[in-house]
Order: sequence, then structure tokens, then C-alpha cells
Amino acid sequence: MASTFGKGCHLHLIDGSAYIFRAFHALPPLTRKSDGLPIGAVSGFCNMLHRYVEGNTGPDAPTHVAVIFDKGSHTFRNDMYDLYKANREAMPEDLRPQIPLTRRATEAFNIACKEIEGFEADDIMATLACRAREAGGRVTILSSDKDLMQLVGDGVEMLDPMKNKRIDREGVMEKFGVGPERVVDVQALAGDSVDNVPGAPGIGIKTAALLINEFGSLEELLDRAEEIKQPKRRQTLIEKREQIELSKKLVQLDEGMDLPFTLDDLEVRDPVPENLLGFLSEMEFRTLTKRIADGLGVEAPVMPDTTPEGANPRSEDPDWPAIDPDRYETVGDLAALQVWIDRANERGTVAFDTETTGLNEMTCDLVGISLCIDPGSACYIPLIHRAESGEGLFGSDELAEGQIPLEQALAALKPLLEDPAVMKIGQNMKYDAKVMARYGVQIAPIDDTMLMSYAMNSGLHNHGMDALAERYLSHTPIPIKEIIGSGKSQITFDLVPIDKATRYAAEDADVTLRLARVFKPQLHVARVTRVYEGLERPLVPVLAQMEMTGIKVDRDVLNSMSNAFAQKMVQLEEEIHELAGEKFNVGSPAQLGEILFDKMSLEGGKRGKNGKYSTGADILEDLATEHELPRRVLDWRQLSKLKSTYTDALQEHINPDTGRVHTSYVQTGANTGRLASTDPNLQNIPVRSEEGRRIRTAFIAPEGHVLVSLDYSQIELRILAQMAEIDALKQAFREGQDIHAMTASEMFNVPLDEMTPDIRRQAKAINFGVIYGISGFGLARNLRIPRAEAQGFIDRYFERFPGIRAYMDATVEFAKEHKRVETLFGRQIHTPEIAAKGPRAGFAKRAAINAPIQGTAADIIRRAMIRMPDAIKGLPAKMLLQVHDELLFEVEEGAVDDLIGVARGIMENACDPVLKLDVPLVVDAGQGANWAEAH
DNA sequence: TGATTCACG
DNA sequence: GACGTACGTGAATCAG
Repeated sequence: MASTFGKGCHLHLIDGSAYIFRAFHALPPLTRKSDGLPIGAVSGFCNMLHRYVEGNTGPDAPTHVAVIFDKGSHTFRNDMYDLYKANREAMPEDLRPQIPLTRRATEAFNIACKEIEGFEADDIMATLACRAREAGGRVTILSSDKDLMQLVGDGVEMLDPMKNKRIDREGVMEKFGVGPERVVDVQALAGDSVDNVPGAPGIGIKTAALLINEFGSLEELLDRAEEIKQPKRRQTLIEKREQIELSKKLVQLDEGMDLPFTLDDLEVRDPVPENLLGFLSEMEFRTLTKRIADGLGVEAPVMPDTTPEGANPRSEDPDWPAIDPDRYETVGDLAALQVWIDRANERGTVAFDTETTGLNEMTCDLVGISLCIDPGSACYIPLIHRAESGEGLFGSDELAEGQIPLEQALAALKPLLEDPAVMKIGQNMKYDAKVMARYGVQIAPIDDTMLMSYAMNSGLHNHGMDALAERYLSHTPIPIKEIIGSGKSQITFDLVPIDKATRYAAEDADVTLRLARVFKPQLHVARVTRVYEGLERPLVPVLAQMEMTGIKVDRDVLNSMSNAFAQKMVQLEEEIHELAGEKFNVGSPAQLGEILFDKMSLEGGKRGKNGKYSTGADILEDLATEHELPRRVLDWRQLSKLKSTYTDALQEHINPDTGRVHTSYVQTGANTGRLASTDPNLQNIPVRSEEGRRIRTAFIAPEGHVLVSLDYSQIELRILAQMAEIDALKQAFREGQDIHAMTASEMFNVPLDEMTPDIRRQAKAINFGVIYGISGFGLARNLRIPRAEAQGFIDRYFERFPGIRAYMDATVEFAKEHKRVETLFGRQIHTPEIAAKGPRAGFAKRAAINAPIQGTAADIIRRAMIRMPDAIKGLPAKMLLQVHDELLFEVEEGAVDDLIGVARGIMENACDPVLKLDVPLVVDAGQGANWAEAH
């Protein structure tokens, strides 16, 4: 019955977004059984569509129908008024992933599904309604949105699907006090707080209708505003004329859109049973599937009862084009760049990646930028690639042709990269943000696929892009080695020919965008949205700032220490050689082992995996009681370590421009949620030995400043007391007792006032052991006592604190059941090894016991760090370093006490308001001219 | 590249 | 009954 839309035809226009929101709010938060995907709105939506289709019988049935959706958050109305709909609450997290599914649902019902980027559904409906009316047909708009009432009349009606109430001219009169053709005038005056349409202040619908009816139209009213009797109203209308006229433009629907389809495309079609039932069963809507199958007289598809936890998450979308580096665009002029910027603005999200001359964000140069808007739609913007020179391998000093001047490109990109309405997606965005910051661009807001993966998959695999692409997109990105080579012949990225660079760089952006599309909806399913949005993403700018600030290091102090160490080492080396009776490489454990255990035939020679003697510190320590040589080797090793790892290496890390050392924190470095510090690692600067601690005197505050260190006291033990609910421990912490002494007193029945340092030391070792998943062997080795004795300690400990045993057992049970453990803040650490057999099971068990404790402590200091910049904004202070339970600040001399007060408050209350601990968190503070004094 | 050693929390 | 063991990191070094 294909025919042209005309007289006798009846078009139904369904307001899809209204359906979705109604369905979402009307239903409890249902989730799909097999994987926990939130599905409530889709379910409600399908039921509404089904009911709608069922009800379409009789003479009033539509001949044409379409569900119309909004698309994109940025519309032409935002161009007129940037605050349009600015009051809108963000879409609920659980609803977001359901939006695309409602499109699929519509298609499954074989109903036309229409949306147009940059337009609201209302405009599309307005255009369609007008065309249908002109063609002589009838139109029913299924919506209760009052904005659509301007369309009513001449064969166009509205139908409130919930109240099943028809709205015609009279209905509109009732609502607005004017006919449909004057609705926009009333709305322009009355404004709309929901859509943030300003209107005329102090004038509501009633007054507006009165005025419009009196003057006939808005334009007439504004032109003759002087005639209004009430002085206040008159003044408002005269003063706010522009605002009112803008409001009218905002509420006026666009009835003349260009549409990429015709009314005839909307003809009513019967659903294709397998498509519809296929979709419904995929969503696992049992009741609806059965009902519809029965109605169609076909067999309902079988659905799995449950799917085991840890089932493969959905990866790439089959609709996406294949990743094809040949299809990426090289952007060589500003006009082409503007097209991409416009597209990114329209879309509201863009994947972003930088290419640089090196891996050090503080010193490298920006070479180019890649963007990706949709899967497969990516570009590379080369900026400072060098021209290929005829002669040598190395490019010339000249810039290659076809590149936008750096300044101009950045000026064009800056508004986009800083636009709060456009989400910039990256893989390890901290890197790109730091690079861009050096070029004056503060990129925000950001999403980070690496952090999404970390939040969901910590403990399962690494979160580098290549690994993620492989795993979740079944794609192997072009290896960087293929582009810049490796080893000696490695070149910097600015020497890569532009066409080659485009293939690599744009692919990275493409991959990143696809990963984000896969990961983002899964965050909810995995229940780590709060971890990602509350603990991971907001930390990025904080870390970036700390890294860029760096800490001042006194090169002279390090240098003179290096020299002193070198001298002593030479001396020790000579003595060692003399004692050994021959020259050998003291730094070679293999050679040392042979000297000790073969040549000198000392006791205790244990061979490791590759048949070599083990010469670790504990073994040498044992030998040192009887012999000179191992003692000297230990001393030599200590100096060697200090010199090579610290006094020498640190000097090389002093940035010549800033005179400071800039570490890099790896947010995904530790499975537990801890940070890792690299290049250099500033989280393992010596402190335990007197000799080593001197290295900290090289970390200094500049003139007029002081270093302040704040560290959590016993945070992991406090968390253990909380998580395992050990009343005695909690009580002790509340009373501010010496926790190790208290433990010792409990265990060994020694009154506190008779406590000896040695007994306390043993109890301390046990307390730490508990956190690590204690074993008799481990404690025995640590305390250098017989294993049986150590086991006795542990038994007594568990006897005194039975809750600890229960907690450990429960944690291991949880890990076995879920293959993961969790922190108090919901961070998940996957423990796949927990199922292993053999010795690995022991490791996995202890890791599972430790992870929630270490991880919760990590969460707490992260929360403090995220809040810190705002808290200390008014103080002349900077946060410099984090060392797991310590934060180091640099502050002007006069503000030390203020800083300690503020920062301590933030740290001690970092759990608020999410969590209320029964145990107080206590923060100790220290200050001084250098880190040794401050700690 | 992997193993060993040792610095930190 | 044996297995082997404290938890989490990064860097330097040797040796293949």
C-alpha cells in the first residue's frame, strides 16, 4: 500500500525522549540479569511501545508513525543563548547507557526512528507536522510537552499518552489562555525555568496571556509597551525587550528544517518477528518477549537463565567501521581544522592525543595533535614536522610543508580544549594535559580510557593502549617502533614523514575513542562509576600540577655525597679483595657467591633458580657475625645503592629550567590503588638508615619557604581495626594509645608500664604481619626467631583478637567467590590467582587480604589530595609529593601553621561524607628547611 | 630481558 | 605431607 502521504493519512509523532524519561523514573532500577546492565528505562520504553502498537486499531489508527529523539547536547539554540537548558540536571548515570538501546528498541518494533544532530526532537516534530498538515493529512503528537502546543490546530492534535487525554485548540487555550499560534508569544514572556528560557521577569503565563490578548501579538505588545498601565510591568517590558525577543526565538520551533527523509518513509510497518523477539530476548525481557511471541503466534526464543559472573563484556560494536589508517585525514590548513573543531563542538566529545619529541612531558616539544569524533573518523594535525632533506637520514631544520603554524593551530584549538561542554577523551590524559599546559592550554574536562580500565580491571591486565586495543577491540595498533624505529636508529617524531605520522597518530585517537565507547557504559555495570569519577578522574589535574611544580633539590649536597661515597667504596673494595684473596666484581652476586661459598666454603649457601648462590642482605647479615667480608660487602652495597640510585641519578633528574626534580606518578601503577612514582621514584628516598636519610637534606625549600610533611599515623592498622571490627583495637585508637604496646600487653600479658622495647618490637612486627597476610614462616624470618615460636605468637594473637581471623577468612572467601576484593570506597581489585593451586595460592590469598586494607588507605589519601588544591587555594603553599601515607608541601615561612591546620583537616576528614569511621584518623606534621627535618 | 638486590610505605 | 611464603612498588646492575 505504498502511497504518497496526503489526505486521509494520519501521522503519529512520538516524543522519544519523553518516553524514555518517563519510563526511567516510573520504574525501579532494573538490571539485565546476565551482566547487570541497567535496563529499566529500555524495559519501560518497550512496554510503552508495545502498548502503543496494540492500541492502534480502528479507524483512528495511524498510517504513518515515527519516534523522534533529541541528539547532541549542543543545538542551534545554544548558539543564540549559551545558557539554554543550562539548568538541566545531568543525565542520571544509569540512564546514559540505555539511550542507544532505546533507538534499537524502536527499530526492533519496525517503527521509524529519527534524530538529527544539533536539533531537538521538537523541531523535527514541528517540521513533520507542518508538512503533513500541508499535505492535507492528520497529525497526532504523542507527548505532553507544552512546547509542542504551538503546533496544534488544523488537523494537528496532541495526545498525552499517560493521561490518554487529547489536546486540541481548546486544550491549548485552557493551558496558555491563547490559541496555538500565540503560544510562543506567551512562552517568550513567561519564560521557562526548566529550559532556562529567561522571559520577562515577574511575568507568568497568566499575565502573559492577558497582555497578548490585549495587544494581539508579542511584537505589537513590545512596540506599544509604553501604553501598559502598570509601571513595573511597563518598565520590565521596555528594559527586557531584547531578552524577551531572544526568548521567543528559543521557544519557537523550527518548522522548516531540511530533513534527510520524507513523510512517506514513515509509513506504518509490521514488526519483523525475529528482529523484535531477538532484541527483546537480548535484553532478557522474559514477560514481554513471551507476550509478544504469543501475540505473533511464534515460539519465544530461549534465554539463558544466568550468565556466570566475569562473562566477557561486550567489546567493539559491529556497526563500527574497521580501523583503517588509510582513511585518516591530515589537517594542513586552518579551514580544515575548523571543520574538525566544529564537528567536535557539535558532538560534545572528542578523542584527543598529542605526539611529542620525547617521553618527558616537562621537556619534550609538541609535534602534532590527533582528534577523533566517531569511530573511523579521525585526523592528525601535524605542527612541527621537519622537511625531509635530500642528503642525510636526519631531516633538515626546515619545517615540512602543509602544516598550520603552531601558534595558529593552538589558538584555534584552545577554545575547544578548554570548553567545559566538550569532553576530551584520552589515553593517559595526564601526559597530554601536561604537554598542553606548557603551551598555555588548560585542557578540561577529560575522560581517560586508561583510568576507566584501571577502575574496572585492576589486577586483570595492564592498561596500556596496545593491550586494551588488543583485548577490547581485537586490533593491534601500529607499533611506535615501526614509526620511529628503536635503539640507536630511533628518531624523534618530528622527523617522521607526515603521511606516516597521520596513520599512527590518528589511529591512536580512533582507538581511544572506541575504547571509551566500550568502557564508559561498562563502568556502571561493574559498579565502579564512583571510583572512576570520584577517585581516578579528578586526581589527574592534581597530579599533573604536583608533577609540574616539582621539588627543589640541592645539587651540591648530592654531588659532595657522591664523592664521599665513591671514596669509601674504593676503600671497601680494596679491603674486600684483600679478604677474598683475589680481585672480583663486588657488584656481581654470582661472583660474590662463588667467593663466599666455594672459595671460602662458608655455611648457608643456598642456590636460587638459576643455580646461583643467593647473597641477599639477610644471608650476608647472618654470615657477618662470623666473618669480616660479608660485613664489608653489606657496607659497600649500601653505598653503591645510595650513590647509583640516589646521589648520582637524582642529579640527572634536576630540570635545568626549573632547578627542580619533577617525578611522574603512575596512577595505574599499583593494583591496590596506590600511586607509583617514576623518573625518578621519589617514594623510596632513604630514611631508615642514618646514612641514607642524609640524602633527604638535599630536598629543600627555596628561600623564604619551608617544607611541611603531613603523614597519616598507623593508617593501615586503623583501617584493619575498622574493617575487621576489632573493638579492642578501635578503642585503643580512640584513646590515642600506643597500639603496638597495647598489642604486646594483650598478647604477652605484660602491663603497659612494664613494657620493654623488645616485646613492643615483636608485637609491632605481628601487627604489620597481619596486614600482609601473616604466616609463621614470614614472621619467624622477620623476627629471626624459630618458626614454632612465631607460630605461637600468631596463634595467641588470633586468640586475643578473634575478629582478625574472621576478617581474613571472610576476605579470602569473598575473593574466591567473586574473583576480586573491594576497598571501603568500592575500589575493586581483581584476584584471578585466588583460584590457583600450589604455592601461588598462598601469594594470592595474602594479596587478597592485604589489598582492601592497603587500597582503602590509598583511597583515603587520594580523596584528601583531590580536595587539597581547593582547600589551600588561599595559602602561599604548594603540594609537592605523595609517599603513600604522607603529603609533602612547600609553603612560605609565615603560613606554615595555617597550612598545617588546613591540610591536616582535609586529611583527617578525608572519608567524609561517604564513610564514617569508628576510628579517628590522626595526621602528624613536621617542618623544616629540608625533607630530613620535615619528616 | 630476567633475575637479583635493595630503597620506600 | 610437601610446597614455599610476609603486602605493594621502581631502579640499578649483572649476565646471558
